[in-house]
Amino acid sequence: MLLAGASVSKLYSPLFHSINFTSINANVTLIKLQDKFKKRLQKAALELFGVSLEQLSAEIPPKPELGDLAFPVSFELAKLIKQSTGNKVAPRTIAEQLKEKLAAADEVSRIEVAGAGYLNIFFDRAQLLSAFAAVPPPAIDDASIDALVVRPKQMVEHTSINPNKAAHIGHVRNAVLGDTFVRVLKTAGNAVEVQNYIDNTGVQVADVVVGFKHIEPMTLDEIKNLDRSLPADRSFDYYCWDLYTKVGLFYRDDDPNGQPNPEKLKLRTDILHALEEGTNPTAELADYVATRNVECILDTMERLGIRYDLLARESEILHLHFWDRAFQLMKYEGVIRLETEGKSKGCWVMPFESHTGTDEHEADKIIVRSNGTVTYTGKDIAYQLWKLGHLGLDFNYRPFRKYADGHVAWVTTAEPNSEVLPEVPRPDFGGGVTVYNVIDSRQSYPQEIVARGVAALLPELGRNASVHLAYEMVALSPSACAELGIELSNEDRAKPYIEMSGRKGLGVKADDLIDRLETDALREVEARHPDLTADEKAATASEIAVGALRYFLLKFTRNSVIAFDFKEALSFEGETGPYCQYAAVRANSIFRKLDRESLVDAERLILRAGGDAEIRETVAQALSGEAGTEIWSLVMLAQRFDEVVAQCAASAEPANLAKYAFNLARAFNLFYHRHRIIAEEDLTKKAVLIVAANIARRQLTSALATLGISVPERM
RNA sequence: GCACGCGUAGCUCAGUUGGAUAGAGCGUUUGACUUCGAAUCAAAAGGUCGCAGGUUCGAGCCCUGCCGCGUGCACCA
Repeated sequence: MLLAGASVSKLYSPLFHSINFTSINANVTLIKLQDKFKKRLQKAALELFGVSLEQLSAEIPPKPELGDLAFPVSFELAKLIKQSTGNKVAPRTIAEQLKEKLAAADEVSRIEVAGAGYLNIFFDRAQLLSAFAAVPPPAIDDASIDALVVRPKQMVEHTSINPNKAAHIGHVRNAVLGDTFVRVLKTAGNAVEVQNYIDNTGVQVADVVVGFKHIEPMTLDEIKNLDRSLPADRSFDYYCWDLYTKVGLFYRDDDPNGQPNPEKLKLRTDILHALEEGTNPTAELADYVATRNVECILDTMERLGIRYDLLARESEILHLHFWDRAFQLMKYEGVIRLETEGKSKGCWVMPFESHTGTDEHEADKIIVRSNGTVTYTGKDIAYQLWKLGHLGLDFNYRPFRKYADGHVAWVTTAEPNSEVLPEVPRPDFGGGVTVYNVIDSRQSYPQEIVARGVAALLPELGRNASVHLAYEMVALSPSACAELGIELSNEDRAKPYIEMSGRKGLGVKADDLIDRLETDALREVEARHPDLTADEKAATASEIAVGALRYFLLKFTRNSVIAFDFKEALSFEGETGPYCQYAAVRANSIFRKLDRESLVDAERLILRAGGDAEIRETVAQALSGEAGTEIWSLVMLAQRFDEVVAQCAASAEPANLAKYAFNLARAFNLFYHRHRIIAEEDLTKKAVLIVAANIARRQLTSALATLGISVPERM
């Protein structure tokens, strides 16, 4: 439901897409135009000054009166000319010469030299509006595109929550960031595989098993009965959340500040060994607990429109001997070495020369312990090798969950031939050309080791095949702690924010927050639209809640710590998701009320402006002056969507897109206030307004869809 | 100690890879609903871009040194 193509194409009336009224290429985009001018400038620079420009930056002028596109190229050229000839030439003079040399393109009305030497380009507004109006909406259809070409696969791992408790907002930041990046990559035309790593045999699951076996204590059947008896709003993951906190206290003999009791810690170690071993009653119990938590977490994520292609489990990495293979490869390639003396005697280590060793901190990273067991980093290298398609082993797979639209999330299994969903063919998993791991920045160091280890094994792929998509944590603001009834120590009170802790049960659970958002949204919807049915109200409230939460988590750049505050997160006003949705809803309401004849007339008129000089002149008139410039700048901003997506994909920073969507919504709201579209009597101006509004809502809807935010019918 | 990140308006944050007069939201003050929907819009006030040097036509952005804050640096995962 959140894929851009489906919702956009329904909204946008495809009246004349098959007819070309325009004299210029209907597929014109701002990116293409920009490239065209870069090439011309490079050619001109070579002809005039004998200078070849490698990199040429274009920019959007600060004000629309200064043009639509600017090149500060003359400053750079002045320097280069001085270097090669020794002559000092004023940037303005250079700009004037370049201007003369640039043959005006069809899409351009004029070129000006401004300031100290900027080359400012003014587009032919009527011509381009006509071209933009003719551009069909991007039809993103995974199936049809996949059938046509085999594209290199981008791989994104995100969420990866330890399956021993409910998700909190820190986990949601990871999932929303990852999911949005996946949407960005897809919108940019990439094939993407989404993985969620399930550490079902780790310490955290072992801890909850300790709780079930030694605190409760319960058998597997009793746990199943308990699970069935739990209410929907206090489900199994919530129960485990509380139990996990109890286990932490249990280890310390119920004294939060006490030392762990070694005998009780041994219970954990024993269970951990049983889990790694597999095929025993404890492992079976743990599997139930982990699987149920995964199901609950997937339910939570689906409320936010987040889905997966594959759940890769640690149990299979162990049982299918991924590590053994990786170990062989690393020894063979000499990436690790066996230490024969010193502190790490008997361990296999990876040399890490950038860190100089001190007494306290070892320079080299231990991959295999002296007792022969592998560290987490070692297992991660094996998994990363598989992701890149270079391990030489594969998982077995079975379907885990079938979503309402038929999409299937698969899970790894040790059992061969487990595929029991013949109507859904299994995709080929793994073999990504680039692997993005969405993991918080506290794990930068181990992630660096994994990436280097893999790069050392696979020099042909290199360091850039593994990308750590790092982000800062979500912490609790002091006021959020107060609202949650958390008592703070004096030490914590002095801090600007408090780190969340699953172990201490310190955090805002994702479902609780979504519930609150939905309740607040529902109250507003009921006040504004009492005529809607209960189902419609609930669905709208849900869309608003998702918009608010996703936008809140995306508006911050990745390396900014979010000090979570209820007031900000629950806001529907200002720079928020609902603000953006509201702008799109208003835009849609115009087209709902607009009679079809007006729409058809408007599109026909604007499309004909491309070829008919007389019509073009009247359209140009409507787009001139202060009011016209304001309309035009809305169109220009809307048309930058592709460029923003491309930049977002390259920088792996979804916050750019969030800011863009907000700015576009803001520009539209301004436009909306300034112009009465339906009541406009000047038919040319009305046509311009209709087409501009249509372009703006089309692009805003696409931008929001890429953020995973849908546009309600009403709100 | 070492590595990485951060420091921009009262608060929370952007800043298009070095470009034109540093921008948003919240909060404060003031104004706008008989209208395609006010979850909106307009206006005002608010800045030594942590400090000091340097690089150049140009620095919030790059370099060096300080100051302050955060996070890592396990034979844990």
